[in-house]
Amino acid sequence: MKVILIMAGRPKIFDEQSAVEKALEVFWDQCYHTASTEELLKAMGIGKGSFYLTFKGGKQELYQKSIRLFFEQQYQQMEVMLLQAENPITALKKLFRALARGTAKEQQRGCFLGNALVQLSEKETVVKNEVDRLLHQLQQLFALVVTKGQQQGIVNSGLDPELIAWQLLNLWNGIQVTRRMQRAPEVLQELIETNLEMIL
Amino acid sequence: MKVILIMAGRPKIFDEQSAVEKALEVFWDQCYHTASTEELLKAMGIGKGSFYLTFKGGKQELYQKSIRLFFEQQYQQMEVMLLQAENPITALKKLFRALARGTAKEQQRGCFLGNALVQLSEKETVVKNEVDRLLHQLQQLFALVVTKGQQQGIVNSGLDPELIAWQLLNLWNGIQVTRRMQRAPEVLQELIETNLEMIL
DNA sequence: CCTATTTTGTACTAATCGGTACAAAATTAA
DNA sequence: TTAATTTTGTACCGATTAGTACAAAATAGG
Repeated sequence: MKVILIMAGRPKIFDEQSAVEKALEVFWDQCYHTASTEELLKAMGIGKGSFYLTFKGGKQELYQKSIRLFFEQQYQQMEVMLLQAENPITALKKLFRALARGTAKEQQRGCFLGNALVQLSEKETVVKNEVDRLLHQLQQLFALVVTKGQQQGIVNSGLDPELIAWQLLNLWNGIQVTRRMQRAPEVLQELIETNLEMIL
Repeated sequence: MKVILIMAGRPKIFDEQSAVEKALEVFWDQCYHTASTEELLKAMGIGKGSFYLTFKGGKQELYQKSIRLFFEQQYQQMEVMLLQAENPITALKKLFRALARGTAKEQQRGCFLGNALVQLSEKETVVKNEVDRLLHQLQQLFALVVTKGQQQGIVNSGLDPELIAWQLLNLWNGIQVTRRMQRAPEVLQELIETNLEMIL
């Protein structure tokens, strides 16, 4: 059943989700504090009137929504990739190996969620707590994948899946920082490879 | 030979280094962009006149100097601790284990150098490059310690010391992010312990 | 065409930003 | 005491910040 809502009033010139997607890019390239509303509005292609009507919470609401959108999209994609693969461990390794092959820009902007954890101050504790929750959800996904892998007998390590998942998340967080150091990509590759070898 | 410099003029009411130390705390609790000059000056206990006379480069110069000071002090301390220990590997492990036992505040503020890598934007590329260099120096210290350990036959892993050092630096960077997630300290402890076991 | 409703664009605001100008204060040397 | 020198504190600056107020515009329904 499709619901069509017809309302009087001047029509919106923008779609909320795609506006958030545009803002997300700005927040990611810069960070929450340095991204000015002016830049955000320009990227979204809307004026202040429209913005504050839609996002009554202002910049912070926009940021929170960009975080949620990012996670929904990214997590869903990962979940499909990891859980539908015939070999979940190979898929997991592929995910980490990709971290060494990003463009210079990608290397510099790191992980959107990890950034929030490091860049937000006490004023944004609410958002920070949500990011914490989301990253924990990612850790749980890793744990599930490892459990599946162990059941299939394709995991070398016999450690607790929960612990292995924390190691993976920590490896993830570390690489997102370390790869900001401009080094030959081989260093990063070797680093990731030996870590995966040890952990899984 | 002690050199005493006598100069005419109103005497300074503050010591530059201790002023930088105070500013460093503010930069660490907040971050470069959110720490306002007003707060910094208040923490340093000096006025604008004195500040801009001493730090002609303004806020950025102060930040850069706080980074250098931090590294000098921290690195020197680490170097002594690691290279003068009878068992350098044990000393190294001690360093990492301490990361799980910090106060809530320490957990939240992470590593001053790692923060810079994640928090600075393109405008501060110069500072970022210096931070990169300093962290690389830390990696080199780790490599030296590992080499010593291997010569003493107290390192399980036979991997290249350079690579092991990168793994240690990456573990360091990861923990500084992961520990911002509010979790039971046992998770962090276990994470660190098994990682050290695997790497060294 | 008229009214109700919603969105849009712009003008505006109060606060804060990093930084400068400069006179007064505090010292040394003559 | 006076001159030279340096530091200090304060008043001020233009720019930028996030956010508000509000009239004009654009729609639907009657």
